[in-house]
Amino acid sequence: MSAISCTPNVGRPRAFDMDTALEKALEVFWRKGYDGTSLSDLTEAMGINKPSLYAAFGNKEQLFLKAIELYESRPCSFFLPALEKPTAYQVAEHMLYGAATNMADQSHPQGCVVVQGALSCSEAAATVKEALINRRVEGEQKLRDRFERAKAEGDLPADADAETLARYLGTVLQGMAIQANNGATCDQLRLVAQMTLQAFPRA
Amino acid sequence: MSAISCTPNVGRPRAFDMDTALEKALEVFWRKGYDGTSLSDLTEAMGINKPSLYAAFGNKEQLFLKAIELYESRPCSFFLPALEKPTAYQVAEHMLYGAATNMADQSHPQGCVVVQGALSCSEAAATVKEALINRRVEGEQKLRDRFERAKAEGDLPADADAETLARYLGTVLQGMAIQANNGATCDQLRLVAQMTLQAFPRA
DNA sequence: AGATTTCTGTACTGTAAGGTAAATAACCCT
DNA sequence: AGGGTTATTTACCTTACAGTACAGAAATCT
Repeated sequence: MSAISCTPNVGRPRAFDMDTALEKALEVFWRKGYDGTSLSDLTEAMGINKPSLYAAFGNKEQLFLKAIELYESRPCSFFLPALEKPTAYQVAEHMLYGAATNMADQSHPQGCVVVQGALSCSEAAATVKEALINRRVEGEQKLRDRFERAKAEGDLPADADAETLARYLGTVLQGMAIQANNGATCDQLRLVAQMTLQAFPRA
Repeated sequence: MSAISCTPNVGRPRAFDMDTALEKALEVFWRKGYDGTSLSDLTEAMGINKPSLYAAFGNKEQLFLKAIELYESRPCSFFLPALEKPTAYQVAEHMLYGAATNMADQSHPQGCVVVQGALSCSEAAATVKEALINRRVEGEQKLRDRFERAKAEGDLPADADAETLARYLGTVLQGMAIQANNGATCDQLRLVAQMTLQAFPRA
Protein backbone atom coordinates (compact mmCIF):
# COMPACT_ATOMS: atom_id res chain seq x y z
CA MET A 1 0.00 0.00 0.00
CA SER A 2 2.31 2.72 -1.21
CA ALA A 3 0.39 5.26 -3.31
CA ILE A 4 -2.33 6.89 -1.22
CA SER A 5 -4.58 7.77 -4.14
CA CYS A 6 -4.08 6.14 -7.51
CA THR A 7 -2.59 8.59 -9.98
CA PRO A 8 -4.71 9.06 -13.12
CA ASN A 9 -3.09 8.59 -16.51
CA VAL A 10 -4.48 11.84 -17.89
CA GLY A 11 -3.61 15.42 -17.01
CA ARG A 12 -0.45 17.05 -15.79
CA PRO A 13 1.55 14.67 -13.64
CA ARG A 14 2.15 15.54 -10.01
CA ALA A 15 5.56 17.16 -9.59
CA PHE A 16 6.18 15.67 -6.14
CA ASP A 17 5.99 12.22 -4.62
CA MET A 18 3.01 11.93 -2.32
CA ASP A 19 4.63 9.36 -0.05
CA THR A 20 7.78 11.37 0.59
CA ALA A 21 5.71 14.53 1.03
CA LEU A 22 3.59 12.68 3.57
CA GLU A 23 6.75 11.52 5.36
CA LYS A 24 7.81 15.14 5.64
CA ALA A 25 4.40 16.16 6.95
CA LEU A 26 4.53 13.37 9.50
CA GLU A 27 7.88 14.58 10.74
CA VAL A 28 6.58 18.10 11.26
CA PHE A 29 3.40 16.97 13.04
CA TRP A 30 5.48 14.62 15.16
CA ARG A 31 7.82 17.39 16.24
CA LYS A 32 5.33 20.24 16.64
CA GLY A 33 2.00 18.57 17.28
CA TYR A 34 -1.22 19.31 15.42
CA ASP A 35 -1.90 22.71 16.97
CA GLY A 36 1.74 23.74 16.83
CA THR A 37 2.06 23.01 13.12
CA SER A 38 1.07 25.68 10.62
CA LEU A 39 0.33 25.18 6.96
CA SER A 40 3.47 27.17 6.19
CA ASP A 41 5.48 24.69 8.27
CA LEU A 42 3.94 21.90 6.25
CA THR A 43 4.31 23.37 2.77
CA GLU A 44 7.89 24.36 3.51
CA ALA A 45 8.82 20.90 4.75
CA MET A 46 6.95 19.14 1.97
CA GLY A 47 8.36 21.42 -0.70
CA ILE A 48 4.98 22.18 -2.23
CA ASN A 49 2.47 25.05 -2.29
CA LYS A 50 -0.79 25.18 -0.44
CA PRO A 51 -3.08 24.42 -3.37
CA SER A 52 -1.04 21.29 -4.13
CA LEU A 53 -1.36 20.23 -0.50
CA TYR A 54 -5.11 20.75 -0.50
CA ALA A 55 -5.57 19.02 -3.85
CA ALA A 56 -3.54 16.02 -2.76
CA PHE A 57 -4.48 15.61 0.89
CA GLY A 58 -7.74 17.48 1.53
CA ASN A 59 -6.90 19.76 4.40
CA LYS A 60 -4.74 19.97 7.49
CA GLU A 61 -6.85 17.53 9.47
CA GLN A 62 -6.98 14.88 6.74
CA LEU A 63 -3.28 15.31 6.10
CA PHE A 64 -2.63 14.63 9.77
CA LEU A 65 -4.79 11.52 9.77
CA LYS A 66 -3.02 10.23 6.67
CA ALA A 67 0.34 10.94 8.30
CA ILE A 68 -0.73 8.85 11.30
CA GLU A 69 -1.72 6.00 9.01
CA LEU A 70 1.69 6.18 7.43
CA TYR A 71 3.34 6.27 10.87
CA GLU A 72 1.69 3.06 11.93
CA SER A 73 2.46 1.23 8.70
CA ARG A 74 6.14 2.19 8.55
CA PRO A 75 8.67 -0.60 8.38
CA CYS A 76 10.33 0.59 11.62
CA SER A 77 7.06 0.26 13.50
CA PHE A 78 7.48 -2.23 16.33
CA PHE A 79 3.98 -2.68 17.69
CA LEU A 80 2.32 -5.16 15.35
CA PRO A 81 5.41 -7.34 14.79
CA ALA A 82 5.83 -7.73 18.54
CA LEU A 83 2.29 -9.10 18.80
CA GLU A 84 3.35 -12.05 16.67
CA LYS A 85 5.89 -13.36 19.17
CA PRO A 86 5.16 -16.84 20.50
CA THR A 87 4.58 -16.03 24.19
CA ALA A 88 3.05 -13.16 26.14
CA TYR A 89 6.35 -12.48 27.84
CA GLN A 90 8.14 -12.29 24.52
CA VAL A 91 5.45 -9.99 23.19
CA ALA A 92 6.02 -7.63 26.11
CA GLU A 93 9.77 -7.97 25.80
CA HIS A 94 9.90 -7.15 22.11
CA MET A 95 7.44 -4.32 22.47
CA LEU A 96 9.34 -2.68 25.32
CA TYR A 97 12.78 -3.02 23.75
CA GLY A 98 11.39 -2.02 20.37
CA ALA A 99 9.93 1.11 21.92
CA ALA A 100 13.18 1.89 23.72
CA THR A 101 15.10 1.72 20.47
CA ASN A 102 12.54 3.48 18.34
CA MET A 103 11.44 6.32 20.57
CA ALA A 104 14.92 7.55 21.38
CA ASP A 105 16.08 7.17 17.77
CA GLN A 106 17.72 10.41 16.69
CA SER A 107 16.92 9.95 13.02
CA HIS A 108 13.41 11.28 13.60
CA PRO A 109 11.58 13.27 16.30
CA GLN A 110 11.64 11.58 19.70
CA GLY A 111 8.69 9.86 21.27
CA CYS A 112 5.51 8.76 19.52
CA VAL A 113 3.27 10.93 17.38
CA VAL A 114 0.21 8.94 18.46
CA VAL A 115 0.94 9.99 22.04
CA GLN A 116 2.10 13.55 21.54
CA GLY A 117 0.43 14.67 18.32
CA ALA A 118 -2.68 16.09 19.96
CA LEU A 119 -2.73 15.37 23.67
CA SER A 120 -4.01 18.65 25.08
CA CYS A 121 -5.29 20.68 22.19
CA SER A 122 -7.67 23.30 20.85
CA GLU A 123 -11.25 22.59 19.86
CA ALA A 124 -10.12 22.72 16.23
CA ALA A 125 -8.08 19.59 16.95
CA ALA A 126 -10.85 17.66 18.68
CA THR A 127 -11.25 15.21 15.81
CA VAL A 128 -7.59 14.29 15.59
CA LYS A 129 -7.38 14.06 19.37
CA GLU A 130 -10.19 11.53 19.36
CA ALA A 131 -8.53 9.64 16.52
CA LEU A 132 -5.30 9.37 18.50
CA ILE A 133 -7.08 8.28 21.66
CA ASN A 134 -8.80 5.58 19.61
CA ARG A 135 -5.46 4.39 18.25
CA ARG A 136 -3.99 4.17 21.73
CA VAL A 137 -6.99 2.35 23.13
CA GLU A 138 -7.10 -0.03 20.17
CA GLY A 139 -3.43 -0.78 20.68
CA GLU A 140 -4.14 -1.81 24.25
CA GLN A 141 -7.12 -3.83 23.12
CA LYS A 142 -4.84 -5.74 20.75
CA LEU A 143 -2.47 -6.40 23.62
CA ARG A 144 -5.33 -7.57 25.78
CA ASP A 145 -6.58 -9.94 23.10
CA ARG A 146 -3.07 -11.27 22.69
CA PHE A 147 -2.77 -11.91 26.42
CA GLU A 148 -6.16 -13.61 26.54
CA ARG A 149 -4.87 -15.90 23.82
CA ALA A 150 -1.73 -16.47 25.87
CA LYS A 151 -3.88 -17.57 28.81
CA ALA A 152 -5.70 -20.02 26.57
CA GLU A 153 -2.39 -21.27 25.22
CA GLY A 154 -1.01 -21.66 28.72
CA ASP A 155 1.92 -19.26 28.58
CA LEU A 156 0.18 -16.93 31.01
CA PRO A 157 -1.33 -18.20 34.28
CA ALA A 158 -5.08 -18.74 34.09
CA ASP A 159 -5.72 -16.15 36.78
CA ALA A 160 -3.70 -13.42 35.03
CA ASP A 161 -5.56 -10.16 34.44
CA ALA A 162 -5.07 -9.64 30.69
CA GLU A 163 -6.70 -6.22 30.74
CA THR A 164 -4.45 -4.88 33.48
CA LEU A 165 -1.35 -6.43 31.92
CA ALA A 166 -2.23 -4.66 28.68
CA ARG A 167 -2.87 -1.37 30.44
CA TYR A 168 0.34 -1.65 32.43
CA LEU A 169 2.31 -2.23 29.26
CA GLY A 170 0.48 0.59 27.48
CA THR A 171 1.21 2.92 30.37
CA VAL A 172 4.93 2.19 30.28
CA LEU A 173 5.07 2.51 26.49
CA GLN A 174 3.28 5.85 26.60
CA GLY A 175 5.49 6.95 29.47
CA MET A 176 8.53 6.04 27.39
CA ALA A 177 7.33 8.50 24.76
CA ILE A 178 7.46 11.26 27.36
CA GLN A 179 10.86 10.04 28.53
CA ALA A 180 12.18 10.22 25.00
CA ASN A 181 10.93 13.78 24.79
CA ASN A 182 12.76 14.48 28.04
CA GLY A 183 15.94 13.42 26.31
CA ALA A 184 16.27 9.89 27.67
CA THR A 185 18.67 7.70 25.68
CA CYS A 186 17.97 4.31 24.20
CA ASP A 187 20.08 2.65 26.91
CA GLN A 188 18.18 4.41 29.67
CA LEU A 189 14.88 3.32 28.18
CA ARG A 190 16.14 -0.25 27.93
CA LEU A 191 16.78 -0.26 31.65
CA VAL A 192 13.19 0.88 32.17
CA ALA A 193 12.05 -1.91 29.88
CA GLN A 194 14.02 -4.41 31.94
CA MET A 195 12.42 -3.21 35.18
CA THR A 196 8.98 -3.27 33.62
CA LEU A 197 9.42 -6.91 32.67
CA GLN A 198 10.14 -7.82 36.28
CA ALA A 199 6.47 -7.28 37.07
CA PHE A 200 5.43 -9.38 34.10
CA PRO A 201 4.34 -12.98 34.78
CA ARG A 202 6.23 -15.72 33.00
CA ALA A 203 5.15 -19.15 32.00
CA MET B 1 2.72 32.14 49.10
CA SER B 2 -0.73 33.19 48.06
CA ALA B 3 -0.61 36.62 46.38
CA ILE B 4 1.64 36.49 43.32
CA SER B 5 2.60 40.15 43.33
CA CYS B 6 2.02 42.33 46.39
CA THR B 7 -0.87 44.71 45.81
CA PRO B 8 0.06 48.36 46.29
CA ASN B 9 -2.02 50.48 48.61
CA VAL B 10 -2.44 53.31 46.12
CA GLY B 11 -4.35 53.40 42.86
CA ARG B 12 -7.52 51.68 41.78
CA PRO B 13 -7.82 48.26 43.38
CA ARG B 14 -7.83 45.18 41.18
CA ALA B 15 -11.37 44.06 40.47
CA PHE B 16 -10.52 40.33 40.35
CA ASP B 17 -8.62 37.90 42.53
CA MET B 18 -5.30 36.98 40.97
CA ASP B 19 -5.18 33.52 42.52
CA THR B 20 -8.60 32.44 41.32
CA ALA B 21 -7.91 33.97 37.89
CA LEU B 22 -4.67 31.98 37.78
CA GLU B 23 -6.57 28.82 38.73
CA LYS B 24 -8.88 29.41 35.79
CA ALA B 25 -5.94 29.99 33.46
CA LEU B 26 -4.33 26.78 34.69
CA GLU B 27 -7.46 24.82 33.94
CA VAL B 28 -7.56 26.10 30.37
CA PHE B 29 -3.86 25.44 29.72
CA TRP B 30 -4.25 22.00 31.25
CA ARG B 31 -7.15 21.12 29.00
CA LYS B 32 -5.96 22.74 25.77
CA GLY B 33 -2.18 22.92 26.07
CA TYR B 34 -0.10 26.02 25.48
CA ASP B 35 -0.45 26.12 21.70
CA GLY B 36 -4.12 25.19 21.82
CA THR B 37 -5.02 27.97 24.21
CA SER B 38 -5.82 31.42 22.82
CA LEU B 39 -5.88 34.65 24.75
CA SER B 40 -9.62 34.76 24.20
CA ASP B 41 -9.92 31.35 25.86
CA LEU B 42 -7.96 32.73 28.79
CA THR B 43 -9.72 36.06 29.23
CA GLU B 44 -13.09 34.37 28.93
CA ALA B 45 -12.26 31.75 31.56
CA MET B 46 -10.59 34.25 33.87
CA GLY B 47 -13.40 36.77 33.51
CA ILE B 48 -11.07 39.66 32.71
CA ASN B 49 -10.03 41.66 29.66
CA LYS B 50 -6.73 41.41 27.88
CA PRO B 51 -5.14 44.59 29.30
CA SER B 52 -5.86 43.32 32.82
CA LEU B 53 -4.27 40.01 31.97
CA TYR B 54 -1.16 41.64 30.56
CA ALA B 55 -0.88 44.09 33.47
CA ALA B 56 -1.24 41.32 36.04
CA PHE B 57 0.67 38.43 34.47
CA GLY B 58 2.96 39.84 31.78
CA ASN B 59 2.04 37.81 28.72
CA LYS B 60 0.80 34.39 27.67
CA GLU B 61 4.11 32.69 28.33
CA GLN B 62 4.61 34.16 31.78
CA LEU B 63 1.01 33.41 32.65
CA PHE B 64 1.61 29.79 31.71
CA LEU B 65 4.74 29.56 33.82
CA LYS B 66 2.90 31.06 36.79
CA ALA B 67 0.05 28.61 36.27
CA ILE B 68 2.55 25.74 36.40
CA GLU B 69 4.00 27.09 39.65
CA LEU B 70 0.50 27.16 41.07
CA TYR B 71 -0.13 23.63 39.82
CA GLU B 72 2.85 22.25 41.66
CA SER B 73 2.07 24.06 44.89
CA ARG B 74 -1.59 23.08 45.04
CA PRO B 75 -2.79 21.25 48.13
CA CYS B 76 -3.92 18.26 46.06
CA SER B 77 -0.42 17.82 44.67
CA PHE B 78 0.87 14.38 45.58
CA PHE B 79 4.47 14.43 44.49
CA LEU B 80 6.35 16.22 47.26
CA PRO B 81 4.32 14.73 50.13
CA ALA B 82 5.03 11.23 48.83
CA LEU B 83 8.77 11.91 49.01
CA GLU B 84 8.43 12.29 52.78
CA LYS B 85 7.33 8.72 53.37
CA PRO B 86 9.67 6.65 55.55
CA THR B 87 10.78 4.01 53.03
CA ALA B 88 11.50 3.95 49.30
CA TYR B 89 8.73 1.45 48.75
CA GLN B 90 6.22 3.64 50.55
CA VAL B 91 7.39 6.64 48.54
CA ALA B 92 6.69 4.74 45.33
CA GLU B 93 3.41 3.42 46.69
CA HIS B 94 2.07 6.82 47.71
CA MET B 95 3.23 8.44 44.54
CA LEU B 96 1.62 5.84 42.29
CA TYR B 97 -1.68 5.71 44.15
CA GLY B 98 -1.68 9.48 44.52
CA ALA B 99 -1.22 9.81 40.78
CA ALA B 100 -3.98 7.27 40.09
CA THR B 101 -6.42 9.25 42.20
CA ASN B 102 -5.36 12.68 41.05
CA MET B 103 -4.93 12.17 37.34
CA ALA B 104 -8.31 10.56 36.79
CA ASP B 105 -10.09 13.06 39.04
CA GLN B 106 -13.07 14.45 37.19
CA SER B 107 -13.10 17.76 39.09
CA HIS B 108 -10.36 19.08 36.80
CA PRO B 109 -8.85 18.18 33.42
CA GLN B 110 -7.40 14.67 33.30
CA GLY B 111 -3.71 13.88 33.31
CA CYS B 112 -0.91 16.24 34.25
CA VAL B 113 -0.30 19.70 32.84
CA VAL B 114 3.46 19.28 33.29
CA VAL B 115 3.29 16.31 30.92
CA GLN B 116 0.74 17.51 28.42
CA GLY B 117 0.98 21.31 28.53
CA ALA B 118 3.58 21.60 25.78
CA LEU B 119 4.84 18.20 24.67
CA SER B 120 5.03 18.63 20.91
CA CYS B 121 4.64 22.31 20.20
CA SER B 122 5.40 25.28 17.98
CA GLU B 123 8.60 27.30 18.16
CA ALA B 124 6.64 29.99 19.98
CA ALA B 125 6.23 27.51 22.83
CA ALA B 126 9.87 26.43 22.99
CA THR B 127 10.49 28.20 26.29
CA VAL B 128 7.55 26.64 28.09
CA LYS B 129 8.39 23.25 26.61
CA GLU B 130 11.88 23.48 28.07
CA ALA B 131 10.45 24.61 31.39
CA LEU B 132 8.18 21.56 31.52
CA ILE B 133 10.97 19.17 30.56
CA ASN B 134 13.05 20.66 33.38
CA ARG B 135 10.22 20.10 35.84
CA ARG B 136 9.87 16.48 34.80
CA VAL B 137 13.59 15.83 34.96
CA GLU B 138 13.86 17.57 38.32
CA GLY B 139 11.05 15.44 39.65
CA GLU B 140 12.96 12.32 38.71
CA GLN B 141 16.11 13.74 40.22
CA LYS B 142 14.26 14.22 43.50
CA LEU B 143 13.12 10.60 43.32
CA ARG B 144 16.64 9.47 42.61
CA ASP B 145 18.02 11.43 45.57
CA ARG B 146 15.33 9.94 47.75
CA PHE B 147 16.24 6.42 46.65
CA GLU B 148 19.94 7.04 47.22
CA ARG B 149 19.01 8.07 50.73
CA ALA B 150 16.97 4.89 51.07
CA LYS B 151 20.02 2.85 50.11
CA ALA B 152 22.03 4.62 52.79
CA GLU B 153 19.25 4.02 55.30
CA GLY B 154 19.04 0.37 54.36
CA ASP B 155 15.47 0.19 53.10
CA LEU B 156 16.72 -0.39 49.56
CA PRO B 157 19.36 -3.03 48.76
CA ALA B 158 22.84 -1.60 48.40
CA ASP B 159 23.07 -2.74 44.77
CA ALA B 160 19.78 -1.09 43.74
CA ASP B 161 20.01 1.29 40.78
CA ALA B 162 18.43 4.46 42.17
CA GLU B 163 18.56 6.25 38.84
CA THR B 164 16.71 3.50 36.99
CA LEU B 165 14.20 3.08 39.81
CA ALA B 166 13.48 6.80 39.57
CA ARG B 167 13.18 6.69 35.80
CA TYR B 168 10.95 3.64 35.92
CA LEU B 169 8.65 5.38 38.35
CA GLY B 170 8.72 8.59 36.33
CA THR B 171 7.89 6.64 33.19
CA VAL B 172 4.85 5.02 34.77
CA LEU B 173 3.66 8.31 36.28
CA GLN B 174 3.96 10.05 32.94
CA GLY B 175 2.28 7.13 31.23
CA MET B 176 -0.57 7.41 33.70
CA ALA B 177 -1.11 10.98 32.52
CA ILE B 178 -1.66 9.66 29.01
CA GLN B 179 -3.90 6.90 30.35
CA ALA B 180 -6.03 9.47 32.15
CA ASN B 181 -6.37 11.36 28.89
CA ASN B 182 -7.45 8.11 27.27
CA GLY B 183 -10.30 7.99 29.75
CA ALA B 184 -8.87 5.46 32.23
CA THR B 185 -10.61 5.48 35.58
CA CYS B 186 -9.04 5.83 38.99
CA ASP B 187 -9.60 2.13 39.68
CA GLN B 188 -7.92 1.13 36.45
CA LEU B 189 -4.93 3.29 37.24
CA ARG B 190 -4.73 1.79 40.71
CA LEU B 191 -4.35 -1.64 39.16
CA VAL B 192 -1.51 -0.30 37.06
CA ALA B 193 0.04 1.16 40.22
CA GLN B 194 -0.23 -2.24 41.87
CA MET B 195 1.53 -3.97 38.97
CA THR B 196 4.22 -1.32 38.88
CA LEU B 197 5.02 -1.94 42.53
CA GLN B 198 5.63 -5.62 41.83
CA ALA B 199 8.87 -4.67 40.10
CA PHE B 200 9.88 -2.46 42.99
CA PRO B 201 12.43 -3.85 45.47
CA ARG B 202 11.39 -4.02 49.10
CA ALA B 203 13.48 -3.97 52.22
C1' DA C 1 -10.83 68.70 47.43
C1' DG C 2 -7.26 67.83 44.27
C1' DA C 3 -3.30 65.33 42.74
C1' DT C 4 -1.52 60.87 42.04
C1' DT C 5 -1.65 56.19 41.04
C1' DT C 6 -3.41 52.12 39.30
C1' DC C 7 -6.87 49.33 37.06
C1' DT C 8 -10.69 48.61 33.45
C1' DG C 9 -13.03 48.81 28.97
C1' DT C 10 -13.05 49.75 24.20
C1' DA C 11 -11.00 50.01 20.20
C1' DC C 12 -7.28 49.17 17.61
C1' DT C 13 -2.56 47.39 15.60
C1' DG C 14 0.10 44.28 12.59
C1' DT C 15 0.72 39.58 11.57
C1' DA C 16 -0.26 34.96 10.62
C1' DA C 17 -3.62 31.59 10.42
C1' DG C 18 -6.42 28.11 7.27
C1' DG C 19 -8.22 27.96 2.93
C1' DT C 20 -9.45 29.27 -2.13
C1' DA C 21 -10.06 31.57 -7.16
C1' DA C 22 -8.19 31.96 -11.36
C1' DA C 23 -4.77 31.76 -14.74
C1' DT C 24 -1.11 29.10 -16.60
C1' DA C 25 1.67 24.88 -17.47
C1' DA C 26 2.40 20.00 -18.49
C1' DC C 27 0.92 15.80 -19.58
C1' DC C 28 -2.30 11.96 -22.39
C1' DC C 29 -5.35 10.68 -26.06
C1' DT C 30 -7.26 11.00 -30.52
C1' DA D 1 -1.60 19.38 -33.72
C1' DG D 2 -5.40 20.19 -30.70
C1' DG D 3 -8.77 19.14 -26.96
C1' DG D 4 -9.31 17.31 -22.36
C1' DT D 5 -7.61 16.86 -17.88
C1' DT D 6 -4.96 17.65 -13.96
C1' DA D 7 -1.17 20.17 -11.40
C1' DT D 8 1.24 24.45 -10.26
C1' DT D 9 1.73 29.31 -9.33
C1' DT D 10 0.40 33.64 -7.71
C1' DA D 11 -2.51 36.33 -5.50
C1' DC D 12 -6.01 36.80 -2.63
C1' DC D 13 -9.93 36.03 1.10
C1' DT D 14 -11.74 35.98 5.83
C1' DT D 15 -10.83 35.23 10.41
C1' DA D 16 -8.24 34.84 14.45
C1' DC D 17 -4.13 35.66 16.73
C1' DA D 18 -0.99 38.06 20.45
C1' DG D 19 -0.39 42.34 22.06
C1' DT D 20 -1.25 47.66 22.94
C1' DA D 21 -2.88 52.95 23.10
C1' DC D 22 -5.79 55.60 25.24
C1' DA D 23 -9.41 57.48 27.80
C1' DG D 24 -12.08 57.01 31.83
C1' DA D 25 -12.96 55.03 36.59
C1' DA D 26 -11.81 53.99 41.37
C1' DA D 27 -9.02 53.98 44.91
C1' DT D 28 -5.18 56.45 48.26
C1' DC D 29 -2.28 60.39 49.78
C1' DT D 30 -1.54 65.10 50.96
